[in-house]
Amino acid sequence: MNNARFPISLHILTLLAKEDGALLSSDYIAGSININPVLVRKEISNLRNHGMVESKEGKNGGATLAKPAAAILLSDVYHAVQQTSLLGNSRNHPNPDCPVGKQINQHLDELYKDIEGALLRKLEGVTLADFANKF
Amino acid sequence: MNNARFPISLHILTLLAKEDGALLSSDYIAGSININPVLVRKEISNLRNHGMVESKEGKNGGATLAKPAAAILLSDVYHAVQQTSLLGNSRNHPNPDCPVGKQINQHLDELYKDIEGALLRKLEGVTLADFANKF
DNA sequence: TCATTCTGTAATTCTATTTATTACAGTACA
DNA sequence: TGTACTGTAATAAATAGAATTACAGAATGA
Repeated sequence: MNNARFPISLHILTLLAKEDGALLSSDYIAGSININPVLVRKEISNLRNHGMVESKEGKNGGATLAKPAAAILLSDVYHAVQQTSLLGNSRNHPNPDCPVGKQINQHLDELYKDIEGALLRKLEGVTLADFANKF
Repeated sequence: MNNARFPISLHILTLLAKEDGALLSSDYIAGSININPVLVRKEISNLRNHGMVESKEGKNGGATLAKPAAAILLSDVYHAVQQTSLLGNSRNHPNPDCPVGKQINQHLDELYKDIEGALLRKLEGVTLADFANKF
């Protein structure tokens, strides 16, 4: 994964976990991560769609956790931001006339599913509360 | 990971494993993957630096495995191409005046090391021969 | 009521990264 | 000695990521 969505989402969630209950504005959060507030609002929108965050519009609005930090697994965060396959895919279609080219994507997918499973088992073992308590 | 270096390298190695001993040209390999031959030569150069491939210049030249496919682990391939951290890092420095911002990278690194370990244990369990035998 | 301060989201621009292409020197072979 | 390769640098094109601008709409409270 080359983009920063996982660390950004985890950073947001960690801030929310530390400020238990208080509403944090996208400007404040963006200042901690040092990115643009619009990106923060986009990620919050995504986390909200995945049930981890709720937010309030208008003056004094902001975001807060939608459930206890102990009930959010890092695997939930992974699923919320994951878009590309773990170890990458060629964007061109391999040659269907080549015995290897014809089947490589299928075998890569199986391999990826396998190693992603191992990764997920690790992430399932850590809650947001565990992570936030390190700070 | 967003670039295609892992699947490209694995595709190259699989072709070489299937053609046990024969020299394959970068043009032939590029035709199977459907990418530019110069990219293939670059990846082969990298795999050669990591002791997995050897190649011969000049007419009728090409590449071949430097050791038996059973002696190449997929974790070797991962190490050879891995450049960015598994789940990404924000490229901006987080705010050092924020308690979370100040420590987030350190804690992310620990987490990444942990899950990368799980991933590597999976990849260590598969040899190139195992993978190529599926075709 | 209405100015203020937020969110939500779309559209655009800017920048970085990735891939493709061009070019060519050097090597091996027949 | 021409041909068919590799190796590598340089550049260009394409794609993806992030920042910015813009603005409608919601909640607040003076």
